[in-house]
Amino acid sequence: MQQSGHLILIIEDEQPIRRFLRASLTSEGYRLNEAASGDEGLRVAASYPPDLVILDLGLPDIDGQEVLRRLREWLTAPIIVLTARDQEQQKITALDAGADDYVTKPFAIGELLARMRTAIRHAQHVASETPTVRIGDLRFDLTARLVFKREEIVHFTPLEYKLLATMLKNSGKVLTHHFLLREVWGPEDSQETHYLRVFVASLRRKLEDDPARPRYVLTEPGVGYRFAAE
Amino acid sequence: MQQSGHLILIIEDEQPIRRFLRASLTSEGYRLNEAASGDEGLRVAASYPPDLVILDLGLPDIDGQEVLRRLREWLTAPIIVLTARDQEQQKITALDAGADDYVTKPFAIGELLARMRTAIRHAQHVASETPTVRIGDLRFDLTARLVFKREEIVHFTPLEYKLLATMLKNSGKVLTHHFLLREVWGPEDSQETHYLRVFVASLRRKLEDDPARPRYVLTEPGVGYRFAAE
DNA sequence: GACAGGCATAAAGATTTCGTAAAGACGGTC
DNA sequence: GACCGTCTTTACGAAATCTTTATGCCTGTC
Repeated sequence: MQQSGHLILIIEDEQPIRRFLRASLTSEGYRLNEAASGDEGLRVAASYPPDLVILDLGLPDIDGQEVLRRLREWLTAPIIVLTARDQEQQKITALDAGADDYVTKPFAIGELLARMRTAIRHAQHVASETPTVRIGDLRFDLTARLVFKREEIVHFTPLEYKLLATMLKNSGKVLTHHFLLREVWGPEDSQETHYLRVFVASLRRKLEDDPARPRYVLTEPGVGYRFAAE
Repeated sequence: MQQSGHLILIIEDEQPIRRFLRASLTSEGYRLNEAASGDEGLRVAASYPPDLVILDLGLPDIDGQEVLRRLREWLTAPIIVLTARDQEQQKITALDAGADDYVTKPFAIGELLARMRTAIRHAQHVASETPTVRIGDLRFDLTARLVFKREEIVHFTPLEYKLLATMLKNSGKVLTHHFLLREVWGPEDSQETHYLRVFVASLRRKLEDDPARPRYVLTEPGVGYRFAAE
């Protein structure tokens, strides 16, 4: 009655449950879309992107888990799955595949509504900011471990990324060869400065416009390297 | 009730514990963010960088240790991990991976609060500890090994910097040739006073407005040099 | 005013460090 | 077992730094 009119997609094959949810959610002020099968759910989600999905894992056509995976390929809205009480393993797999929360059938409508509110609130928060660090024309998404240059994704090997992350975490400071080697390669190889030289070279090849005249990965001759502060 | 309103992130899958922590911490005046899974924790941490993280190592989705590692790739705030009593090895691994402290479940809230206070106090201490020294229009950032003149970065070679740092550490005092040579070049070359002349010249060229009429690096004829006190 | 000693500065070797490409070794995958 | 991506190792030209040498300046003394 008071709600913001968020669009909820219900993917549920049992008609009684759908009817029950329809009554409860519309009276809370949500807008609704309903799908009676996984296939239909995917189509509807694509046509009318929902703010939240309620997905029953026990669907007749394709596996509920499969629907979940296919949704998560592009949908960032929260997904709450409904599971039968005796399907413990299912909900773990579902959370793994990107579900945000679960409710066990039979459920109290109050609990479901509460979880919906939390999920939507969270989604809005998380969506409001892309948690990224920007330096020049570079953008770092720390949680996803992605690096963009002029909004184009740049690929790094594990060690390259570790070195870059270490420099970024201490950006602005001069970092000695010894420190970087110890952080990235471990205490054993802290003398092998030639490792650094070849990896710094690859970082530059990928990050800099002119690797010979670096803007980000700067060398401090005789001491180490420094990542440009901003 | 008295607190500074530090933002705490709780990553904990068990709802009862979350509820318990929520009650205790908000009544202490902390602000809270909660995440019920590691994945969510990482997202929330990135969106709302916390002042402290409480991380349960026994999470359902990704391994708690993995969450810890991924957080530490970029987050500098203190992390306190919660471990089960019989998981001795876990907490050692966690501390190794960058956790700041641990609390064993079941825990007394008083102990947790005390450890939180310590961790936050320590973190602030370290953060505020940017030991920059200002002398005239110069600024020395010792941890970053950077020197600025009128907020413009000035580059020094290893020996130049070592000499400058030695003079700065003893600024105001008259330092003999012998002393400076021994500190910078070692006991072997403590007679080679011409080294000093050459390097003092480069320091002046980089630091002084008029190298012929130095303001910072002063000559004490027949004795040595002195770095201006302030 | 000539001279000596200490100092400042520039510039030419000598030495070390750095950047880069490319080859070899390694590990996982199909 | 061949392939791919990654890491390690090697080699060499380029760059930066350190050492050495040379020259000139300033000050004070005789």
